[in-house]
Amino acid sequence: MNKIPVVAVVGPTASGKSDLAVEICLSFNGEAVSADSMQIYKGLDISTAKPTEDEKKGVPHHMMDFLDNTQSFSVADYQQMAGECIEDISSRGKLPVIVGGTGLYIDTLLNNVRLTEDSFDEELRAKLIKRVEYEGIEALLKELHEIDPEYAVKMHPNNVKRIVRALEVWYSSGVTMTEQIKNSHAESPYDVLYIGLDAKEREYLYNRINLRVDIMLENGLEVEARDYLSQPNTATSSQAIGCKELKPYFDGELTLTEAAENLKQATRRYAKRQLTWFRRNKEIKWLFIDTFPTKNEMYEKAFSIVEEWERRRRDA
RNA sequence: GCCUCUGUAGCUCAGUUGGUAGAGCAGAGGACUGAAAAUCCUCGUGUCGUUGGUUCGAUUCCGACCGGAGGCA
Repeated sequence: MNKIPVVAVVGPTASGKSDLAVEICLSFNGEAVSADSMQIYKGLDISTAKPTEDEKKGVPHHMMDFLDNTQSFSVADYQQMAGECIEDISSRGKLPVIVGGTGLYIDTLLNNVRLTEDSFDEELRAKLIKRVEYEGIEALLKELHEIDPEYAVKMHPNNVKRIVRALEVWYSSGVTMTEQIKNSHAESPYDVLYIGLDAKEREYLYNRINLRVDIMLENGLEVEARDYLSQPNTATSSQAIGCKELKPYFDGELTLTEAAENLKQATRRYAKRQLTWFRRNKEIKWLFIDTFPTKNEMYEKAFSIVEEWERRRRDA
């Protein structure tokens, strides 16, 4: 079976992924497929740092800016839709370039993780969360020990989300989490070149993050956040970094400066978690953005990596 | 100039009745299989301002000096 060639540009927030992806698309006849759990939503343009039309330079961007705030979304939806995107792009003779920082989405898509069907039940999940309130998490953890001891021993009692999810999987599909993970490994239909962006000095990345938050504020983040918070949004998008950090300022509990500091910190911590996620993928070819004198030299290096990869594919 | 208080981890501060010290925050590392920008776990050695003295032993007591805050002139 001929695998579909795919380039994936990964890394922490504010590392310059979007720009690099656009440049790769321009040089290698590609189209961008976003792998970002928040950029899929309409609105939130500033807080999620969506590339502007100018920045896209005419390159088509998929999986971005199409979902309403009130709608939930999950990895499974992403895997399904993005998979179709890749197929479509590839069938038109173009190179799919995945770009984003949501590690779970990227791994699930590109490793072709097989998720158990019908293991998702929002109502059941809500009930389980209620039970946590009344019975305490210990009761649910004990229950999980009886159902799936192998998974349960790995659960810390504070890990409510995962304990609830493991029970949800079992009661909705009859499959334990351990079995689900065991059954999830399938051959990937993609041949992936991973390019990762990071900074040699963490401080350098953090400075970029801080600066970007300041720029977001100048560009009207406040208005966007106020507008977003005034709408009903019970879904995934309410988790986005940006609006929730400014809320205490709108409520008069913090000054704008204090809220902005919190927003910067939340973003820095998020970047750190992203790095933890990506670091375990040993296939990633890392580029350190603070070791290149100019952006163009970094792009050139990335291009040479892509060329080398294409050459090896052709020879194989 | 004099008096009082103060100097301990990157920051804010505890503490040691003399046996070289610990919290919060910041930060770092890790996990992650249908909420993932979410969620969860782990991690605290630092010339105890400098320098003399007392002492078996001083970050702790005493003196001087240096820095900071306040008060009186």
